[in-house]
Amino acid sequence: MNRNVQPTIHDIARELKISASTVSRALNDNPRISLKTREKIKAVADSLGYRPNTLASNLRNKKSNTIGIVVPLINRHFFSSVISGVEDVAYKAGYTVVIAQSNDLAAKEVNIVQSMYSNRVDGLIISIAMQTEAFDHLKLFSKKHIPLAFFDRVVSEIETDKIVVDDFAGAYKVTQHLIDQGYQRIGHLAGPQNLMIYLHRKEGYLEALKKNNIPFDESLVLINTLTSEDGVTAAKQLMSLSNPPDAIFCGNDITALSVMIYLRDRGIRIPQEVGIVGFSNEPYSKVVSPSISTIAQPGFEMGQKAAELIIRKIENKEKTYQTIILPTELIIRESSYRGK
Amino acid sequence: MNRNVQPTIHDIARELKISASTVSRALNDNPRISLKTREKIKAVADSLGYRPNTLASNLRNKKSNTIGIVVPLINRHFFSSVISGVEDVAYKAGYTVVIAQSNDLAAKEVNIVQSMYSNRVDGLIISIAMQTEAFDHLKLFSKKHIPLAFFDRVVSEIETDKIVVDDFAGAYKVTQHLIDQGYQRIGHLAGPQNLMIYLHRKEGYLEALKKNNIPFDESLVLINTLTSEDGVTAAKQLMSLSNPPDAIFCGNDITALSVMIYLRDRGIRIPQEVGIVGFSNEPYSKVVSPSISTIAQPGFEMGQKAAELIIRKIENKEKTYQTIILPTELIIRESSYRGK
DNA sequence: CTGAAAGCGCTAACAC
DNA sequence: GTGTTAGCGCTTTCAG
Repeated sequence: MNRNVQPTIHDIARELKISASTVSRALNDNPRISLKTREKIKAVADSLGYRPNTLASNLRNKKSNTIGIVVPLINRHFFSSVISGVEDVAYKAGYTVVIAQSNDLAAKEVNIVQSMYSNRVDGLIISIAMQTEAFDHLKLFSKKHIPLAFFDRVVSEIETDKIVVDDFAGAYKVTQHLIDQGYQRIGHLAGPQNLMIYLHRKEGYLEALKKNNIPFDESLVLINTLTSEDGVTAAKQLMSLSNPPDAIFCGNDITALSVMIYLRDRGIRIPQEVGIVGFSNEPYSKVVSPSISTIAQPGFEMGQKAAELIIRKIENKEKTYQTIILPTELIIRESSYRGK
Repeated sequence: MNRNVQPTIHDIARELKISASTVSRALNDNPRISLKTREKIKAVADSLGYRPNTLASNLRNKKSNTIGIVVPLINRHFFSSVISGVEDVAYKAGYTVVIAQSNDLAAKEVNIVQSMYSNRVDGLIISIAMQTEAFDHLKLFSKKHIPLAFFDRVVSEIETDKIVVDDFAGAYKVTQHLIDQGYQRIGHLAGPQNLMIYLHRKEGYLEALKKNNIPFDESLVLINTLTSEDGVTAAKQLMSLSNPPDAIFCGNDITALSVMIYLRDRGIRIPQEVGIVGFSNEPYSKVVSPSISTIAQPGFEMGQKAAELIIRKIENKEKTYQTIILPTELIIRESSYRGK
């Protein structure tokens, strides 16, 4: 009844009265084994329902054929797109993808990364958690020369492959667009400034103001964690200023949406009275009313690039690190278009 | 320079002039080792930067501590929610989650599943691809007594754990709601009928019609693969009938959205002239205008339940299979509410 | 072209 | 409480 004992190469060998090494070679299509025996062996393997034990082969080869990917939240369009891109490339190259989410918790991230290390992933692709501020768990990988790639939320003090979008340019484009549309007092909801992406977005915003000779008003820039609730709180605060903004550049689409709904519910007309732009191009930004202008980030492509880079490193086809900056695209929709 | 040689228990043993088995035991907190030596060993392990090689331990223990999950598309809110739920429970129980997407391709699904088998996952959670019609790759798991759980798109001919929502009841609720709102000719966009979920949705729809003595008109039911494009094609076809429907129950939110946009662009008022309901409660259905009525499926909970069931099986705490039917919730929004 | 033997890193039965 | 030994299933050097 014990059908869950899985046949090994030895079972095949015994069946054919040959050695296990011959079986192993045959199964791996080693040309040193005659075609005839190869076929015979494969036939027996099939008939026994043999499936190679990757675990054993990995141990022996000191290679797991596995790539780890860690994201803050799987369940977010941008990140699941990246995962999808990684999976696409990795699968075609014969790698298994192990995913985990940090829930944006530094402690969980450390745990996950260590467990991936223990599982001997051949490479790790990661977008760090919001509050991660110590990087020993990641330095472990670079120290041991296990390929490591960052995407989106990168760590500047670790030298390795990085895939990011041009947040600075994206934010600049957003701000310039708002100015072109005639908005005068442009607010900004920024994310945690220890994360480069949010820092760069703020800098792009500031630079655009400067280039257009618009004085910077500190009270118009709010820094928070960019949740839906943060959006509402921020909107409240901004609109209660004695001199409220006439446009808000939100650090992501989540807050753009909650800000918009908050304003809409208070009878403030968008884009006539207040213009809104988000960041990330979440699927819903296109279909809400008014539709939200935003910056499109090529998530799937980022995942593909990250996987390509890391596989090249794993397979030793590449030594030098690179930072790939993918372009963003400003998508102008109703929430910021006044017809100019 | 060779810093990427990773220390093993033997290195620790040599350092302390003790045996590897003692080290192994100490690291696993075996009470047979005195607390003092345990601590000494752990200290040395730390100082050497030792990290256990899970691969080796897995091979030895014939257990990978890994759960595989296969979904049609990672990048879809419902599925990424389920993954998130699986990950949540699995992580807490000390399991690693390996994910893969079939892209709704039967061939890729077979590949993935076999590779997961080769990787000796301890259990597999899967929602099958749309066109999967042969199930040998899955029977392999049940034959070998490797825990297998289906969610959402289940295979009825394989007896194992299943987690589904009550599609029949959900569809019934939708249809009854439309009838209550005064709609008379209710159309239905159905998915492939080899998938139980779509079959049940259609049956729920038919049952509600019957209960309300509404004659079934075959021309109002269209079967396709429920993509965005399918929605448009179907809407075109339905509205060009000599006697077009005044409400459409769409098999998912994707088609509900594309149908709605198609009708809206043609000046057909929703919900006044035509009512629309979707299925799944994708995030955008709430924020689009008009907002789309739909059925909420508890994706995260399904993932949790699936993980719990499979872990109980893996750890032999449970022998019998069960089918868990989670309730759905009808969410009435603008697209089908005429104030009745 | 094929076989024998060693070993990847860890665990556990068995000894003392 | 600790050591010895064998072995998980596979690959690969070396020998012939």
